[in-house]
Amino acid sequence: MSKLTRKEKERLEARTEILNIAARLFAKNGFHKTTMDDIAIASEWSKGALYLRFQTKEELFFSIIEDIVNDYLETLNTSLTGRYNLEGLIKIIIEKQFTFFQDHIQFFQLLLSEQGKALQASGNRHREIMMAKQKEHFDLLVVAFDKVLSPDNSVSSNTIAIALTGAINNHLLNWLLNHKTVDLQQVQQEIVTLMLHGVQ
Amino acid sequence: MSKLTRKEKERLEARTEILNIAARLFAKNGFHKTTMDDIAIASEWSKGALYLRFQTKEELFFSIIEDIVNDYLETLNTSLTGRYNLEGLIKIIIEKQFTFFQDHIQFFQLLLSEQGKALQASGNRHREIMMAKQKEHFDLLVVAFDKVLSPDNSVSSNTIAIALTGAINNHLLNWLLNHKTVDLQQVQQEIVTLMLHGVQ
Amino acid sequence: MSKLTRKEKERLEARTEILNIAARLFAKNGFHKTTMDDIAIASEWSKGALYLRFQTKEELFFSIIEDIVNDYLETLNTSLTGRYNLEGLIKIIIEKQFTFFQDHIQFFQLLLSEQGKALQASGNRHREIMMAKQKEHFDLLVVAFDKVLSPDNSVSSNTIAIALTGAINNHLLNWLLNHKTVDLQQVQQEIVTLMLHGVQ
Amino acid sequence: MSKLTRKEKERLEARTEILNIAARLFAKNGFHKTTMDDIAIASEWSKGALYLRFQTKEELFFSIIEDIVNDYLETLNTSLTGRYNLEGLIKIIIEKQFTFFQDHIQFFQLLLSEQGKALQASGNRHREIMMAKQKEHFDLLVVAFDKVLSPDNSVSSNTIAIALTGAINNHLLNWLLNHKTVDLQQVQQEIVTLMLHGVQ
DNA sequence: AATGAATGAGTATTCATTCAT
DNA sequence: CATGAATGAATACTCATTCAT
Repeated sequence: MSKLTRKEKERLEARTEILNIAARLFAKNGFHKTTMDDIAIASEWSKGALYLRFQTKEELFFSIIEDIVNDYLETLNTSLTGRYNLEGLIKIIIEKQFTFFQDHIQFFQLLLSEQGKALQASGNRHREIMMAKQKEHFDLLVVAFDKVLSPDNSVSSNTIAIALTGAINNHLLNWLLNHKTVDLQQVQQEIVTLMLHGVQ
Repeated sequence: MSKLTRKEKERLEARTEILNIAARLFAKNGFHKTTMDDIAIASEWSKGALYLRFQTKEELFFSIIEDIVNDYLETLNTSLTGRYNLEGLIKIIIEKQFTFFQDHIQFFQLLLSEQGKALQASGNRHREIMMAKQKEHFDLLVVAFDKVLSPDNSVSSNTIAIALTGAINNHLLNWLLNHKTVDLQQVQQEIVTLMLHGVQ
Repeated sequence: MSKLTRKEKERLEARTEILNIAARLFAKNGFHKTTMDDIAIASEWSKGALYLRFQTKEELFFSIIEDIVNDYLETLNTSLTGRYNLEGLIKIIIEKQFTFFQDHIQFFQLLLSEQGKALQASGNRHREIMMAKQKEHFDLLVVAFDKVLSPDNSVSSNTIAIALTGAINNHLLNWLLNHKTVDLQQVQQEIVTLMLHGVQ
Repeated sequence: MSKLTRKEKERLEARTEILNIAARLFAKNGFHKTTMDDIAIASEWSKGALYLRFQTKEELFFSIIEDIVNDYLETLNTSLTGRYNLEGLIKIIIEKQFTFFQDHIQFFQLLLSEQGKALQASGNRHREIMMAKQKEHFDLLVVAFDKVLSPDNSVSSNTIAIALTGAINNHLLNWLLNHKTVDLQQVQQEIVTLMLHGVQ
């Protein structure tokens, strides 16, 4: 059923391979300290080959983020298709976000390092795309919460979605900064409790 | 009672002035696109004068963050000294964080743009300092929550502190990205409700 | 009578087509800003096909000039074969140069843009060729003038040839630079008068 | 009477020195084959120092041409101020152009190598400047010829000016291409005769 | 013959940092 | 202390040329 010729497959593989290697370098050293030469050497492609696939260094960078974000949104969307009660929904959201980012820690770091940039430089195509993705993300969550909450719930689905993802992200960031010495399983459970019943 | 001579005062004023102007530039254009020339011209000091006060551009940058974080921690510490019940505590934390960052949006942006960097390059003095400050921040909150929660509360003070600050930050980030079109007053109230009683 | 096979004809046509298209690009954008990719795309041949016909970009470039110069010399030679008196000779030279370059403005521009290069880099095959062509050009004119001037004319045929072509070229250049707003017919007549009788 | 401080003098000297050395390199190797590194090394200034004085390589290049053209126009203007009859005028123009370019052969080569560029890329500031200078040049000559010719002369001063400078330039170019083996003194005399009385 | 993906040497420009004045 | 001219390492990007298919 594959519609990809051998050449197209190879091209896609090369692209993916480059993005993976570049992602590792960007995550490790940051955008500016990672040079196109670094990426070329690490990926064992020539610089010319990189520019054949990505017009600029920035485009290469955002391609990484875009790919992984798309991947995440797809996974999340699939998960949220099932039927949940409130507790189940919160649990699945937390679990998805935790497992996904454990699997893609370097992308998480990239994402964080770019959130600041999103606030700068308007009129930027990349900024627009990232904001659209962000909106898509919240929309998925809002729709899901709307299904399990009464319309006159005292806290809006939107507020819940933003607060929940913020709480999760902060925990993950904290976990990373503390060299992963925290028990994530327990943290997950506590966040569920917190979101369901509040602090007490 | 002042222990500062006139000279020392002038020195401090110059330093503060430079940091304020540099902060504006960094927040607007990012770390790399802001040059020492830009800062020199905007501050009306020579580049030499900048290097007299800050060894490197990076140090200047982190001086900004450090100053403002210290300022925030001091304010927060003072506020948390009062006596609160649980609701009062949550309210005051949210309020402090909201008002502080509304007053210092540019620092908030700087902070975000640098959170990613903190994850990189270990062995970095700046990274260590920032992490220490982060810890200090959470400690303040944890101590405060410990005072108002029973020791066997189902959610630990630490988890609450991290979740709360994450939720707040995400709301503020969202507010910035949406060009400040959200009613922050209402958001504050909703977060309080959410933290106190959970989503429902 | 044609000695060209179909294949050879096709080969020649392709070559001519490429040279024409490349000439347009070179004239419009200059040697360096015109890339082999540009030429490949515009000519609808692959880059490989270009390199099959021309060893280097420079050779392609000089092939254009050489072709057109050969063409010009042939035309001029044919014209000068006829019998003229002095006035007729001057008129025909001016007319040929004018009409030829009106028909091939882009080549004229190329020629100019390369005259400087001819002064550089000795030991260059292209330079040698161009100088040989230049000499051939002057020789044609000198021979023609020698036929209509007495051997002890106060101005040598060589001097006349150089001065005349220089005067014509400068007028044409001026005409181009002034966006063709000058009446070339009248200029032609004035040059004839000038050459025949001097300024007054 | 000098209004230049020592610093200003040094700055001007450095600029002139750089332009002289760069001119030699550009004339020898052409615009593209001359790198900023070459100029930096030859001039014994750092690349940064070059960019302190000239915003781009192109600006450096045109500064050379502009300087020398200005110099020439000034010299010519001064010379044409005197009183001449027709023969004297033609002689002085030829002589000025000959001696000037013998003194500045490298600039002459530069000029030639750039005449082609002037035909390309409109909207270019440098192009505009060069065309203005060209016009200034012809205006000087036209005014001078108008003074010594009757208003109803059969050949216009403008045509004469263009033809004369073209003839001279072509002779100089020819002289350069023939490795200076021609007797310029005699050529000068012949051009005078040609312009005064025509070919015979 | 024809293709066009891959190569990698080559270069203009920037900017943090220094230091003579 | 203050200045800002000078430095030169660092880097994104281009494009003529090659060669496996």
